[in-house]
Amino acid sequence: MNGIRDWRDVRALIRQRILDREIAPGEQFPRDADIAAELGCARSTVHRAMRSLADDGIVERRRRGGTRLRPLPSRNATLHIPIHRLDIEGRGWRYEHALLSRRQQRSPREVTQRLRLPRAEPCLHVRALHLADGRPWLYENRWISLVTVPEILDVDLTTTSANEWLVQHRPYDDCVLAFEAVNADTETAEALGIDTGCAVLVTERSTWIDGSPITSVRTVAAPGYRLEAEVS
Amino acid sequence: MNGIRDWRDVRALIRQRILDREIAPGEQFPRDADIAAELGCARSTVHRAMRSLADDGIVERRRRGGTRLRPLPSRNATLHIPIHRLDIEGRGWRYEHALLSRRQQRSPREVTQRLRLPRAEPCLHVRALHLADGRPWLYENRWISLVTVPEILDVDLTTTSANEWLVQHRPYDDCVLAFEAVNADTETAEALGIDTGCAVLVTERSTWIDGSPITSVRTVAAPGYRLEAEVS
DNA sequence: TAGTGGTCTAGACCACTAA
DNA sequence: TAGTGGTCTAGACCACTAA
Repeated sequence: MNGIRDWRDVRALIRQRILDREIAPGEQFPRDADIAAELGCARSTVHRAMRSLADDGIVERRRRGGTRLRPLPSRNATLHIPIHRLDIEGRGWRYEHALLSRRQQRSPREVTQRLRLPRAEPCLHVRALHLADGRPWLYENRWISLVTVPEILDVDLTTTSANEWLVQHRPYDDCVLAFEAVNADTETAEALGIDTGCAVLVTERSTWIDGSPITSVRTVAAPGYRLEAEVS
Repeated sequence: MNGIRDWRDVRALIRQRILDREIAPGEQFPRDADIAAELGCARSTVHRAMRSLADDGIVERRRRGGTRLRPLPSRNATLHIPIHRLDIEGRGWRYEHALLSRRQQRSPREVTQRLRLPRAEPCLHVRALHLADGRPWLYENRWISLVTVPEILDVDLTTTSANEWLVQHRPYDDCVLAFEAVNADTETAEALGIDTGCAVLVTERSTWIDGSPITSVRTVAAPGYRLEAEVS
């Protein structure tokens, strides 16, 4: 017996062959069918293992072209995007949410662009703070489209965070997500209780449903925040 | 006919039912077998669609417990980790690499910890710069374990970047990856040709093979760098 | 302990694309 | 155009775990 019980075993075996340099970068693997015959399992089991390796960015598969080890592996990592409340509570801290401002306003140029709109649209502009054990954790600057989500005007944002309300009532089918490092401006520094110019991690997220914009939000994490990713 | 040709069609249909709020957050879906019967396809096709939704963090599946819509969707995003040279060339710029320093040195406390070592280990300490069209793009501060990778001493790091050599010659099976925003210190600012205190995005990555440390690297991107992620 | 989802198998047909 | 991988199907058995 070769001890293969599972597609995971097949994947582990192929990974081992890669680590042992039996396959050079850029080189082809045998056909799935041949590997299956060699290991004495079904082709679909090998296929399952190879697809997993392809998802991780380790091999490249092409119909007729076969499977090859990626010459320069550009591996993929997974980010788990948390709900801030659950993230904070998960670390054992008390979560609080504070509404700083709430105002109807047409989208400024930058937000109009982020939401891929041809022109400015009526929005609800919300600024809020998420706190962990009373300390500012995340400053949120959010624009919500009143064309797509007019009901947001009836929500009491002092008790429910806009984020959680949207997540539960407004599913999206398209999302753009980006991170960058920025020096805190006066407004942000004041909100987070830090010095102006302090380096902070900014997250920008915009979401759509059926092509209609839901919200564009820019969050600024308090200094020291680390974003961790998981690599296959 | 219901127009189902593919597991992707099944996934699209289930997604649509979620968007249409036919299933409330936290609520159960019918059993795979029942959905399959309803759609007139095999159970394995529904399984394939549901697994994809589970991978994206949209539904939760449990044996005997069935499939439910996640109450508070913590969705997953994918980061494609590039080779810096390919990233820069992909943007249409000329890539250059400059070795700033190269020195045998025992790992300092911080690196020892990052590499999960019980005590300091002999390392090769390398500082290098990746340039795009002659402009500093990424400053790299790397420690390579000489216990695991003694061959690195024979590599000419002025012509090959340590990153590319390692990627091609030293596969890893474990990787830790994190990002944070930091104010550039004098050394970093000088290397990147920016002002001290400027906010920069720092990436920390450490890799292992069979539990032995390969390398721990801290890269600092030039200001303006955006990290983009893909959401299902 | 009973009822889910997880996986495997063998065979079939198809879509894509290297040659 | 011929040879890969992609997908589907029906049936089987199993692992896990809610009840």
